[in-house]
Amino acid sequence: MAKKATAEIEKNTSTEEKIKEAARRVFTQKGYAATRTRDIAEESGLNLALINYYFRSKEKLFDIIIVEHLQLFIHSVMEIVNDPKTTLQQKMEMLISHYIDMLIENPYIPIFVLNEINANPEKLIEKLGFEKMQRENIYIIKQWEEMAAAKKTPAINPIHIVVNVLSMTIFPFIASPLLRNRTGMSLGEFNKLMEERKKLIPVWINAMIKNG
Amino acid sequence: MAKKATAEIEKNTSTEEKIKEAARRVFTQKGYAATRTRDIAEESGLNLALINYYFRSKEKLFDIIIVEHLQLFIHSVMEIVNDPKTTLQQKMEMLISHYIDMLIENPYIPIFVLNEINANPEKLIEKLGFEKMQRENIYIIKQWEEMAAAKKTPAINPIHIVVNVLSMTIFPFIASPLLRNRTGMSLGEFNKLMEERKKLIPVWINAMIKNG
DNA sequence: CATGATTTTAATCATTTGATTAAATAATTT
DNA sequence: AAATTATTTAATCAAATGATTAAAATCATG
Repeated sequence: MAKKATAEIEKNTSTEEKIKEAARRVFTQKGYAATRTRDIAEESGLNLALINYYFRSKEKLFDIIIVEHLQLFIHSVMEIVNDPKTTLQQKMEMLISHYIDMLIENPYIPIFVLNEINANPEKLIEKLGFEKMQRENIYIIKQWEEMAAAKKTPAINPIHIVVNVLSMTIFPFIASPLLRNRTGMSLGEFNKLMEERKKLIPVWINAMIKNG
Repeated sequence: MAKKATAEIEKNTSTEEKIKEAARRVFTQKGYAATRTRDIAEESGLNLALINYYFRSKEKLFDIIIVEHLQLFIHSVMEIVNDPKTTLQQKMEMLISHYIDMLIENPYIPIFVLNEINANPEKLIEKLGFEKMQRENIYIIKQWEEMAAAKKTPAINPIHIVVNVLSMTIFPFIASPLLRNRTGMSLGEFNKLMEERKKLIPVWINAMIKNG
């Protein structure tokens, strides 16, 4: 099945990769259930049977796409979070900025992921390999605990802070179609607004911690 | 088609209503595309053909469900927003509290609505009857403009504030399955956390406005 | 370039799924 | 109670859809 004869010089131009790219687009935009294998064939401009030739089934293709795409992102987030050279404040700033960059590039990802998790919680969470994120291995948690020991952490339940950072960073992208429809904003204006938030969200979070 | 012969004493016990309730549960949990008419039949314990007998088609049933459910909610929100007797601050507090109450009751609604809007932006937005929310008719906008005239509004683009309120209120429910899985929180603990946020979010928003 | 392996295509299969139908049952009216 | 109307059921249809197959086309290798 799809053995590469010579060296894999063909990178993203191979049939296999074309299918994956088309699948990524269609799956993330329409969700697993609403996606027809024929949609993917059409989107890639390739023959329907090739999907099953290269990836056994719709579900197997889905698994590969979603896991590849997300683990890449998770990995890059973990790098930020586990960097011993940065402070908590810097980590938060980098994470928000990194998230927003990624979301401007891939605005469908959050609604897609959260929707699929919602439809089938156990399955996708397991596939995403979150188990790898062990508490012990996450530097940011050590930092937080050190601050807690030094009584420098705020009175709020830290889970609220994490939720607020993620909410304010991710939610606008989920609500983007509705928001843009209501305000008449263009995609460009929306993205500009999101760029603004890279600086604003950390300021807001700090204001919360001080003032809340 | 489903004419009630005598007075409509049968309220939510009628076959029609049973189907609607089952459909509401299945549609909101799995989304339109992933829902089979047979799922609704099974969930309601009724014969498959009854769905088409009472509601012509899966799509017609969906339209009725979603529009009914959401317009009810939108209407109650508009009541808060258009109350001339409350200040902006009070409106925000009431809105957040009202939203969280609704979301604890119907946690699937946001992911469902946003997902369906994402899959088919024009269609659902139109069905929701958002056109009714004319700028001129919304009292809260007048209040905001009065404050702006009196230079009492903050320097931040007000859209950021609206986005932040909605983000911090709604997003936790969207991310609930993931969040609960990661933290090991029970549903009860999660809901308690959300109750806390009724008071916290307004405080945070005020801190942002002052300090941001 | 001839042979064998790999990839692609068109046609088709089997199942699922939304919808329909005709007959059976229940309710209402006369 | 007979007749009429409304509701429910089981069976079935037609289209959609995931998957397969056999043959054709392409490519690699001796």
